[in-house]
Amino acid sequence: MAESPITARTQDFASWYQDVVLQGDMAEPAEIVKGCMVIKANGYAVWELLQRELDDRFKATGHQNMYFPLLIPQSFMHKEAEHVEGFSPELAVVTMAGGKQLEEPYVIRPTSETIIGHFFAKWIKSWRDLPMLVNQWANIIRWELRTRMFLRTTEFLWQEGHTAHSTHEEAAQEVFRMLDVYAEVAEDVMAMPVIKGLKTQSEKFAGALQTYSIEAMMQNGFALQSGTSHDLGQNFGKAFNVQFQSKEGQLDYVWQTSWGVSTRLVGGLIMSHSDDKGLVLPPKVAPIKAVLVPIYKKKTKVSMKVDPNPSTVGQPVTISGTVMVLPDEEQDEKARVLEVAHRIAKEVDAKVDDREDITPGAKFFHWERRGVPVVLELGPRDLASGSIVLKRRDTGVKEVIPQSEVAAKLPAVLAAMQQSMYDVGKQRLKANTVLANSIEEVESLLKDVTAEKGGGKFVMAHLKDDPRCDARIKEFKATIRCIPLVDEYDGPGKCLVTGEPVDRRVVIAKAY
RNA sequence: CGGGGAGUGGCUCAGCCUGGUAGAGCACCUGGUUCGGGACCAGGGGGUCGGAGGUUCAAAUCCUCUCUCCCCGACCA
Repeated sequence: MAESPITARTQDFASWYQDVVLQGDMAEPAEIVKGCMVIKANGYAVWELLQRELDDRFKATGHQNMYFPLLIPQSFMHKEAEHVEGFSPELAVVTMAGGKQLEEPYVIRPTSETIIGHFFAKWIKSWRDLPMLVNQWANIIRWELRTRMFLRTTEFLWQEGHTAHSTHEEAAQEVFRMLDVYAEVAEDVMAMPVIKGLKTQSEKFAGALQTYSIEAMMQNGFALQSGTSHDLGQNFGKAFNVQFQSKEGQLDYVWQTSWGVSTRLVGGLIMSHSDDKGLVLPPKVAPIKAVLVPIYKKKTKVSMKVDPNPSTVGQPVTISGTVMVLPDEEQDEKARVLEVAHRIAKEVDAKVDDREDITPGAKFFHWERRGVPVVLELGPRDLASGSIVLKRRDTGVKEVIPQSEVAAKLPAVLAAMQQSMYDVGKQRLKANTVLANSIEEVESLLKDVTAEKGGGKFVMAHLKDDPRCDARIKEFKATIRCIPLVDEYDGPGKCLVTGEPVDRRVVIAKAY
């Protein structure tokens, strides 16, 4: 038995995550480019599936895709006071191009509110131009000091929606509508339960009135902000002079929103579901739903290549000048296994792993590490009995079923797996959410929690949306993740820091 | 930006202390035997030891400088 290439979660969660990403062929550090990664085929395929799920929903809610420049005039970043303050430390700036110092440097977009504000100002004149519902799929750069593959890299891929509306009410509706889209994709597609909530004023997006987020819980109890939706108010409208004339003929600034999810979702997916054997993907975002591993003796490799004609089996033939007798039974076995394998694979849309240079055992490990939801095994014994072996990635349970039932069974297994993975996540979230009724209690629940050791909790406590509260929680290296939109607990209480009345408990956790 | 670790065939690393013919395992190529959970045997190819400078008859090894990556903290999707 070869040693597992994957560190156990209990041993070191951070190493486990790295190992899963690498062994699952999801991504690898770019090594020559600081803080960046190469998203490999398996990882990118997952991202593409997520993109499609999201994009379909954006389109269904009336948005159109556009693309804006990567480079933004530096002065644009300065037009909104909070925005520049929030993003300045993370900016990469282009100061030279064409062999010359630029008159005005460009920043590489860390987000596109400013440049889109500029174009909105140009395009929007009348209430008839509203709402303007735009999305862009893009890469962005934020110069982070600390990077982790998918969870935080210097360059990452994302989607940013930008909308302009004639009223605040309508903009607010948009903010919630897209937050709901994110929650739906997280829960229904990624099988990753989330909590929808409002960010505190300290934690909100730089330049927004309000920021809402979906927060997921990773297997080590850390929170992962997995999507954000911002009510920008008229801040950028004013900064970029995006004005429209209302039906009544009056000039007013537009009300804007922006919302985004990134390749971080892939990291969340990995940290939510994977195990010590490697990646586990929920069927809906698995690039390959099922792989069929045929098992047979391949003694007849040469004869098959040279002469697949069944009439020569058992008869002497000449290969490269040598007279050989092809062993008929074995050739039959391989040919029959492959024939049935391909027939079934076609029926159920599975990939046949017919590589001849590695053994079946190696194939099982290969696909297991890459998170394929179902592996089917078909060997001589199955041929004899008309059966096939079906193994589920999440539970590891093997089942022998009649070949005639696999076409009906596989979709059911995939659906069950999707649901069960969500349930497991929901259960974990519940089990690791605890109430705290004093600041000391919050501290004791969180102080020893680290990303490597795990044991993180979502601590529910009464706190006010006040910088003093955020600061107090930061002393424990945790943050107020959000003020949940839905109060599942005991309603109003007294803020543990300020003593002032608040209407519900907030989520406190350590986070990525 | 602080703390730690690491740069040696494609990968993981040994060798360095005590300078003297660059090694192992995995991967790769050839041939054969295997094949229901990481196969085995035999043969073979592949490295200016991160870079620059220095010490020395001689440097992967000693000295100086430098670059990069990874991990951990503070900043953040």
